[in-house]
Amino acid sequence: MSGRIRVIVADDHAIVRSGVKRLLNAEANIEVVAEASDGNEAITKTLQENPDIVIMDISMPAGMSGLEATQTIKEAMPNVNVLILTMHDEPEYLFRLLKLGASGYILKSALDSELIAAVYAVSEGQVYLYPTAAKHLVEGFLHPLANGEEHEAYRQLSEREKEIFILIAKGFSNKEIAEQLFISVKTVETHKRNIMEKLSLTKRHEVVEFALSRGLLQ
Amino acid sequence: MSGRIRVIVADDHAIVRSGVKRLLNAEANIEVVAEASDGNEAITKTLQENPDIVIMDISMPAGMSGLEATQTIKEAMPNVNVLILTMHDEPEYLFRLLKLGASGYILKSALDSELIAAVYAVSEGQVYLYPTAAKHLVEGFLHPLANGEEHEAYRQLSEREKEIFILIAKGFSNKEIAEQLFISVKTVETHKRNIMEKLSLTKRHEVVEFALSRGLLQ
DNA sequence: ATCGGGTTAGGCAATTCTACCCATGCGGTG
DNA sequence: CACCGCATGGGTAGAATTGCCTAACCCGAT
Repeated sequence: MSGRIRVIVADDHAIVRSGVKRLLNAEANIEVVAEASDGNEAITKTLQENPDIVIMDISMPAGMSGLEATQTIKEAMPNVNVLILTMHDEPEYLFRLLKLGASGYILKSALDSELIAAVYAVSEGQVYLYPTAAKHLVEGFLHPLANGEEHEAYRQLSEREKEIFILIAKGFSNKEIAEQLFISVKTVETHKRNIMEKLSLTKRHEVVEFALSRGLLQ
Repeated sequence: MSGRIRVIVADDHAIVRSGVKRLLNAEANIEVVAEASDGNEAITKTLQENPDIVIMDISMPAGMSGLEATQTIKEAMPNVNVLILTMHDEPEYLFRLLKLGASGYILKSALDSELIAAVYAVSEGQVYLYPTAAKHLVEGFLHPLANGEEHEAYRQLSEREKEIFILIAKGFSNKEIAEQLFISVKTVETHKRNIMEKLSLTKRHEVVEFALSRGLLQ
């Protein structure tokens, strides 16, 4: 082992950030070399510092999200390992992040020792997943059809369809959507039909559920 | 000043918990004497330790929420000061918690120094609010009608109405709700009308928004 | 015992949504 | 070019929702 593991912490919550920093700096072999409060900053700092690991929160309201930041970092610097530290126990996020090249996925409800274990594992090029994530992954492996279709279906929507999908889930009526988008109610109906078919949904409450489970509302 | 400020940290995220603990223990005059991962544990530990301050997260999924825990603690031990540390910048939470007797309200996105300042302020019986909270409070003071009515309105709903309200927000149709609750569609319509009137809502999307902003869905 | 709130339910007319069908124009691809 | 996906819109018929009114029953409080 050549020196300490150099880590960047990216999280929009300053207190979480400094808590993680303190925790990791208490480890002799780990050093937090920078912090970032949003996705853009995470990328900048990563390019500057060339760390071993970036610990990344998914939901960072200001600017770029953790998802996009992870993608950019892995494209620009594939040797930097990204460890996701989040509140969200959503299979959707998990799958997307693993595809983007994240090396670990751990919840904020994990123990200190688990976070440290995750950092060591990821720094060695291993993958660290918390138990529920591992379970999701196994299920995704066992039911590739269901997962592949269900979780990726949303991306098959066109931009306009996504826009209308969100408005439907938020409870706007066809008429209200038509007025907002300056199009005919008939057009909204057509889009709605196409959306429902693409996502294999039939009821409005399924739309809400779908959006809710993916954090698409707010 | 007689000795150090004794603090209990209640948060369902272990990493946040231990981060705050480390941060506060680094202060010579502050001592974290216990941790809790849900509302019930917060109450038990508070009764055991009789701390000066309980730092409380609002949303703790397992068991009792921070709201109920705050209420119980302030009823049983009014001399214990509760400092709310949360992600939610919602006036609704702020007002309710202040009414329940919380002494401070600070966001997880605050700086370490702000959290420490808050702990000192609250330990002296002062009130510490982050800037946005202070703004909400001033607005609430300036517009007592709007705030008092709007933010407390949900509690005026009967149990049955709350039940139906949630189902509406989740996107179920009147017919679906009627079938689920084994009542007539007409009854659902009546409840819906009463709910909308009580909450001063007219459109379905306002219902969704209302429920969403209060974390009533899931 | 009267009053009010909560839950239940119906009637009727107007509006909206759904479920089918269809068509046009545009841009990219085989 | 022919085809396909996308965004736009229309017609029609029937289902569902909304708005407004009424009303029964129960239960707890004044």
